Amino acid sequence: MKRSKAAPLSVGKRPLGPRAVITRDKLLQATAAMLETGGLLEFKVVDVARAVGTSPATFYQYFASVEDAILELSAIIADDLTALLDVINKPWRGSKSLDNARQFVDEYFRHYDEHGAILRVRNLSAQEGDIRFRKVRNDAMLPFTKALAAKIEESQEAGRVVPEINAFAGGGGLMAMMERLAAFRYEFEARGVDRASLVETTARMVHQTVTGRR
Amino acid sequence: MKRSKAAPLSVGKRPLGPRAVITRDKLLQATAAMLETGGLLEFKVVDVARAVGTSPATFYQYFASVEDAILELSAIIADDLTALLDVINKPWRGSKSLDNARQFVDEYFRHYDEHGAILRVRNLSAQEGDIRFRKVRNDAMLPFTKALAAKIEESQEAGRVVPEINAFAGGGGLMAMMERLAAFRYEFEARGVDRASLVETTARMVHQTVTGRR
DNA sequence: CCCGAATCTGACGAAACGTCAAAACCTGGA
DNA sequence: TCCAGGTTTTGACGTTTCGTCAGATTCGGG
Repeated sequence: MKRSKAAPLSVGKRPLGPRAVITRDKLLQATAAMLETGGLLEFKVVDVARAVGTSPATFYQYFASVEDAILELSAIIADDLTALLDVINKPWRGSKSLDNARQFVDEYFRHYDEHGAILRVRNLSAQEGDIRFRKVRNDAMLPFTKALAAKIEESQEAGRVVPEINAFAGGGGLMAMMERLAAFRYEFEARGVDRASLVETTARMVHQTVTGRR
Repeated sequence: MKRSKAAPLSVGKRPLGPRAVITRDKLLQATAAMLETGGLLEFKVVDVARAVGTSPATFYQYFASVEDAILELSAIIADDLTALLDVINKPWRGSKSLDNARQFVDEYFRHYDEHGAILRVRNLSAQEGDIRFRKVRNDAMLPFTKALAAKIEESQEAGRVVPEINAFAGGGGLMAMMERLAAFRYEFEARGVDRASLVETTARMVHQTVTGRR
């Protein structure tokens, strides 16, 4: 059981003044940094406050809970990915299609490198059933899943992919694979599979599933 | 910074007596149950103690920290999966190979359904860099990754899979995909993709990647 | 330089952590 | 049956973090 109400954002609904915006932003940044450094279980709002040179009370001034702050960070970083949708939506024809897949995977890996700590917490919370995190994750992932599914359907209509595959599940599976490989990239590197090789392999699996071609 | 030393398991190294073993086990069970119910962030050892009808001090008698308890749970549930290795190591020939893939995926999904809460924490901690969790995860996953990789290599030698694919990365990618799809199964069901359909699609993607055949 | 609004924080009660010495509990032998 | 010795549990405690609130501080416009 946890006390929790909406962050006041000052009294009533008054929008934040400039000073407040800066403080709030610093707190968000520090929260992200803190997550990168230590794990979720070691996370202390006292530390975040200290890092910003402010007091815990200030943190709670702007966020009702740690989760809320991370939720907001999750929403923010989602923007970092939207440009990538164009890559999928290009036509995947001929020899260009493999390049598309490569670019797609490569960009996604970069995204994860940059925001892994937040994405991990987002995904954990989503899996644990927190509806707000599920929504923010879906908002980020669904467009990709759908775009890939649409491509898969095209290939099915052209007879290159068997109809037993559910296009939506296929798209989701590819996203799943990428997300996970990005997350465990270091395990692979420890075993001699470097980034380029991982990207190439992943890209080919995506390409194969999407186009039905080798 | 966190105080943390090995759980005493009573004084010195004396093995636990029968009563202690039971208590310890109850605590582990309750920990697992607690993780299923609420999220990691809501986890309180007080609750676990209460559930077992004992006191927090007793918990710390047997586990140096919550992580330690979850780590042990992670190691325990790994056994639940070992039988599945046989399925991969069977020959994947002809029409049987798709059945193998189906069985493999189906079993893995079951495993996740049963132990999802623990696996989530294990994976988060592993990704956050905790070396003990990385090890326990690797011990569980690596045999599968390697077995799949070996199959992929066979297919490469037979010329059915392109050599640009790194077999190990391919195996890891497949494991990644399964793990993730299992984790987000409910998102798919909410969108009309039922379990059977998800299994079928996943199995076909595995099959395709492993054998190079449709 | 003063005032009111905006922002911040000291101080606090509640809750959880993690430790330890002592209490409670066995069990087997007299 | 009772006792001794080891085993297991826990009450009680100092510490840390949480989350709140009233009041202090800061700031910009007049």
